[in-house]
Amino acid sequence: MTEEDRVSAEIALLWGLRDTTRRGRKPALSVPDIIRAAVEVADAEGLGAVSMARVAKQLGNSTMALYRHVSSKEDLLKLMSDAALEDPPEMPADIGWRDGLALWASSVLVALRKHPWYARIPLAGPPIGPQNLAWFDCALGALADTPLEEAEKVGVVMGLLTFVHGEMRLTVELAESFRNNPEAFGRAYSRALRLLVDPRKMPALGRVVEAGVFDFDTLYDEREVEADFGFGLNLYLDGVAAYLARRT
Amino acid sequence: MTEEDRVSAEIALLWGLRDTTRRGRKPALSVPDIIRAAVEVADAEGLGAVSMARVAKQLGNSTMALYRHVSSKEDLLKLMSDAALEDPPEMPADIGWRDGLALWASSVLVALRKHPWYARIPLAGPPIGPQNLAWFDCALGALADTPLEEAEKVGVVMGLLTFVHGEMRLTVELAESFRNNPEAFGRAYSRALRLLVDPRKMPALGRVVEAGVFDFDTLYDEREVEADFGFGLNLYLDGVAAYLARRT
DNA sequence: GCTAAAGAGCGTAGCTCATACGCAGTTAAT
DNA sequence: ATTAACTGCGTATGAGCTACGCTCTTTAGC
Repeated sequence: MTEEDRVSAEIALLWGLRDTTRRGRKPALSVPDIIRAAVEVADAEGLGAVSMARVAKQLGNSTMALYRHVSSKEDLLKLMSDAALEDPPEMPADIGWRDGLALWASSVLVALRKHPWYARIPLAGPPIGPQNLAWFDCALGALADTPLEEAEKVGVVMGLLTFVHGEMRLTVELAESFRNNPEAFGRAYSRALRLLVDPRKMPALGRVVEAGVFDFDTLYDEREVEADFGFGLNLYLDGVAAYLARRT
Repeated sequence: MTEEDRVSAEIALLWGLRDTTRRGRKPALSVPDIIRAAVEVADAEGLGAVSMARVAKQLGNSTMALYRHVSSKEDLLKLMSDAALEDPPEMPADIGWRDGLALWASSVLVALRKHPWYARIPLAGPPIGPQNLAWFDCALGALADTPLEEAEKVGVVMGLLTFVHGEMRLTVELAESFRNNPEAFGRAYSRALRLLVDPRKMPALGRVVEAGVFDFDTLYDEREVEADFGFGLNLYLDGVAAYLARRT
């Protein structure tokens, strides 16, 4: 607990480093309880359902009681965001950088499937929460056996992180809009494109439409989305491989 | 206007295809006016300041008048989202796929600098607005001279889009949190990491911290962020190059 | 033991927001 | 002239965040 003075209150909260004096009423609520309740609500009813009142109800407490432990809703979201990541995957000892990074990326998406609201919580700064750092370490670990400088490893992981964040956004938001409005992904989509895309103004897109690339009963297919992700991810990893080859 | 029946009301709104009867009071407000006002507010005061009341005030009208033209705030956000993209870059005729895609990606970020709130508006489906399609066409056009199938071009562009969306998220959200709380990006960050990262539990991250990778006065630097983006982007484009080479 | 400081739970109330509903005024088709 | 269609907007409802302050509990310090 001596460490608490040395880091900001926010970080102390993330790491559970509150220095507890013995005075005062025994707390009936704890920060981990609150986080757990908020995560339950978000999992069951979506991030939109997470209100201070709803989380308090989940705990059987009053709304305002939460504010003794969390300074604002924004603060609670930060805590949820770190908790949502759960634990990074175990890396097999001899997996190699490429399979390691691929495993890492797909593990992020697996974690996301349990807590899709993770992708909607705004980033609040560089990674500092315990789970965030554990995942960061895990990705860096995959590059441990490469001859890259430490800063280069960070660069490679940041690029992967960027890619994965983009994938999270597309996955989560398209999945949600598919649930709300599946017609937008069906035949009506390619029909609309054929009507709206003027091949003189948008020749390249016109050719794609004409070639029937969008002529499916639904463009949104869990498997399809994952395959597309794998395609893009492999292109990135090919790039990393080329960089490594150039570097040695 | 005959096309209006063939596409959904939402799409008609995006493309300005409302069929106007001549009856009734002359509208004092138009959808483009409303979008323009909303964009002004978002540019000046952030997306958080965009409320129906605030946009109406910008136009000198009452709040509820807006609802004659847009069906909900969500609807207005969709319209803003398409408008924010403005026009895609002019592609020099002989630019080549690689420089073309790089130009495209950096143009997205230039557009984003004018309207950073773009990255916060949830995706509402596959691209269908006029500006969205124009940008889509532009990226596909960069691949026109490659021997790829149309579907493969879409895959490459989707991968790039994923990467760029990730970059948008990181750029915008980190920039915002830097404004709110610059200390989180300064020396305090590496100090916190040195305290919190146990090298036994997180060996790879421990080495990175130890190597001083985070020892800068500020980790958030416009130039630095852009350089990192360029690094990741180049890795992806190297991957595309390898794919093309394999393919021919 | 007594006292008071520190801490915890929570009721009230104020503020901002989205938006349903309905009225009143306006214009053009008939 | 009549009326259907359409616009602007005032009112009101309900949800949400959270400042403030009261009350009760626990224990440190004497």
